[in-house]
Amino acid sequence: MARQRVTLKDVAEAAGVHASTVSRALDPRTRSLINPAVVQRIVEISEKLEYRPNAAAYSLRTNRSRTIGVIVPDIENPIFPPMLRGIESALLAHGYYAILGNTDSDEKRERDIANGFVSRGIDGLILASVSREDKVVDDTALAGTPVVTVNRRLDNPAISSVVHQDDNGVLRALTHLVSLGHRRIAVLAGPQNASTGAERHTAFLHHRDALGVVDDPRLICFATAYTENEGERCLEELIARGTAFTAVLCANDRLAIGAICALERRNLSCPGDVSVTGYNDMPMVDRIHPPLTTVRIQQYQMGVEAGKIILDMIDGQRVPRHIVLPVELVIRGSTRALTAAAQG
Amino acid sequence: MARQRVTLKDVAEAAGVHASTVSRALDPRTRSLINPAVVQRIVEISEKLEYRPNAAAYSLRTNRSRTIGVIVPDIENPIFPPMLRGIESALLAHGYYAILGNTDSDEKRERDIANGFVSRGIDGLILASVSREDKVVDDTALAGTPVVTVNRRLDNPAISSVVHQDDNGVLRALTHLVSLGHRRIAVLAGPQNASTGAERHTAFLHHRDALGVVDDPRLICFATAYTENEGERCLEELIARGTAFTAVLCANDRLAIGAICALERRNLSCPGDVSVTGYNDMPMVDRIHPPLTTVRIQQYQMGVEAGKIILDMIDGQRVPRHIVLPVELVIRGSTRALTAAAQG
DNA sequence: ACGAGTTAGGCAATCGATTGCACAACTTGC
DNA sequence: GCAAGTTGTGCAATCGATTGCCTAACTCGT
Repeated sequence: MARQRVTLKDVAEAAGVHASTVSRALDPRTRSLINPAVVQRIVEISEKLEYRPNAAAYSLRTNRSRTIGVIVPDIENPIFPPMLRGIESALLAHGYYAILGNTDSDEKRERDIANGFVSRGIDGLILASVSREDKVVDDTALAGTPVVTVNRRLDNPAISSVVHQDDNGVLRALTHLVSLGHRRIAVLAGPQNASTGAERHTAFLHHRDALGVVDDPRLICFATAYTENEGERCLEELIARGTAFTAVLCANDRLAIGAICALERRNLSCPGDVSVTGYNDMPMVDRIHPPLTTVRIQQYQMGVEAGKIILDMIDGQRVPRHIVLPVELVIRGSTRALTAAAQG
Repeated sequence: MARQRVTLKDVAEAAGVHASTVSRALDPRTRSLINPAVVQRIVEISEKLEYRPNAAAYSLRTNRSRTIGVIVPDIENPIFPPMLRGIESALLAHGYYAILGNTDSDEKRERDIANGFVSRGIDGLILASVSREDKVVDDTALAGTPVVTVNRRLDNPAISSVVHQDDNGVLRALTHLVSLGHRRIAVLAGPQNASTGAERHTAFLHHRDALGVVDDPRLICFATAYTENEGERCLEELIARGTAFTAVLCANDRLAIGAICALERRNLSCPGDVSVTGYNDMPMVDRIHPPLTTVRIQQYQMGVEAGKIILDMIDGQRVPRHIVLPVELVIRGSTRALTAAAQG
């Protein structure tokens, strides 16, 4: 069956030294304490024996697990896999690994998973898509575990975060629609308990007047979740309100996809009758029909930055850091210049 | 900073008993050894103190980490997230967690990651998308770690696997195309060093004649990877060969998406000029243009089964198990009955 | 009322790596 | 040629939970 694993002591005996000497020889930080010739011999023997340090013993003694917990609402949401790759690439270089948990946006599940992670001694926690207030995060951070939120941020500035320039993204999308002649622009706003939902909505209100966009509260509909279904529901509601609009600015791509579906069901064409913009530029939205005009965020880079922050915090850096990445507008087929016909 | 973590001994002192008693009281398997009244007191105190067992100590002593390694080529490939959710759901019920690694289909990276996982004492390894022969897997299994492959399988039957009825899936897709009048059907075969690629190709050869499909080797093109780019390249190659075809059977959805792109670039319409079928029914292919006709596999269930097998193996079950899940044909817009015009 | 059997719970070793301390063997300065 | 450093390595405690073994106390049957 499972052959005995090679331990420090095995290597020590083979090298004719004490286990502590092997430990020091193998650790770059303490290697200088040992005679270089001995170090070399130990390294060779440990390689020949295929010695692999026992992570549990290391972890028990040092109280470090070299493991980072990553909590997302749902890894099936396409914006998370690239982020995860980014996190992984930052961690792997330092010998850290990620364990993953999905919450389905359920606060109890979030708490359970976070507790499970803490119990197994994670060295840090990366949370995607928290709400603006999150007791679990605060508690974990208070308990001394480094925490960073990614994609969204907490209202509490003591918790590090990596987010994007939401204001600028909305400005760009809106400017684009206006330049195409749209003035009656509906908004599918995101959940306001998420920082992205709140900040994108605020940005819209902030830029609307300067750009000459019609100010009509009936053109704004709040989604309760970032899902295709909510996108459909909100668009139906907008239509039911009976206020005309020629474009819809959506707080994320999934809402936009739902909106386009709802339009189709009403036999309204996008972009023929209504232009639609998304947000995130998640994978595949360039291949849907019509290809989605959207604001591109840096999903991979977001993960990389989060990983770096966590590693720095583990390294003792306790000043919270907030990174804001730039965005970019990607113009595709779901937006079109307003024609006289559609204006009717 | 980080407050002292509560240990077994803390609970023991608070309860006025020995640590070993607490340990037994808290473990359902040994709980019966302890007086029920004492158990109850210990449970209450441990909850009040928010005692969380130290996973490293448990792991060091018992040689079990309650951690499963999951290795995928690339989590950004949309078929994996649902699978991961399936795995997670099977594991979480038993207190196990998953750590994730991406190989980018690089054998060296696969080896490094597997080694890293083994070093941190994973109790089992789930591998998606191995090649038909994989030394890393064999070595890990030999070393006594439970291993199961998912989505694909090894030629070596000693390694448990969870796959789908590839033969049946190809038969259904092919029957569908034939029923629409197609006879000159091109094939974008997958990499033959992957079991899926080999089995789907074999299935095509096997059913071709009985269904009256034209037998012409120039209609078969082998992709070297399951990517959109390879799909495009293969379709270009098929066209360059100058052999007419009215439909393309693709070994997976990504190849199909690439094929459709290449057709569009040639000003050929799908399904107007050429029908295309995919395989996997990965997320979003119902929303691309045209919506893809494809063979649906059970991505989530595949993960659940793999998780169950691993847990059983950890539990001592050492007989390899091979699960083959049924598939289903999903007919959408990318396939259409052959018209006289297109036959020219 | 006494010995056998049962029950409840304490003792202490153990898992494997790290690290403060001790100390032997050399250098070096004067 | 001897005190004062320096270097290189060993010793042993430690992290926290588990578990084989042991023993005290209690239950019974006769």
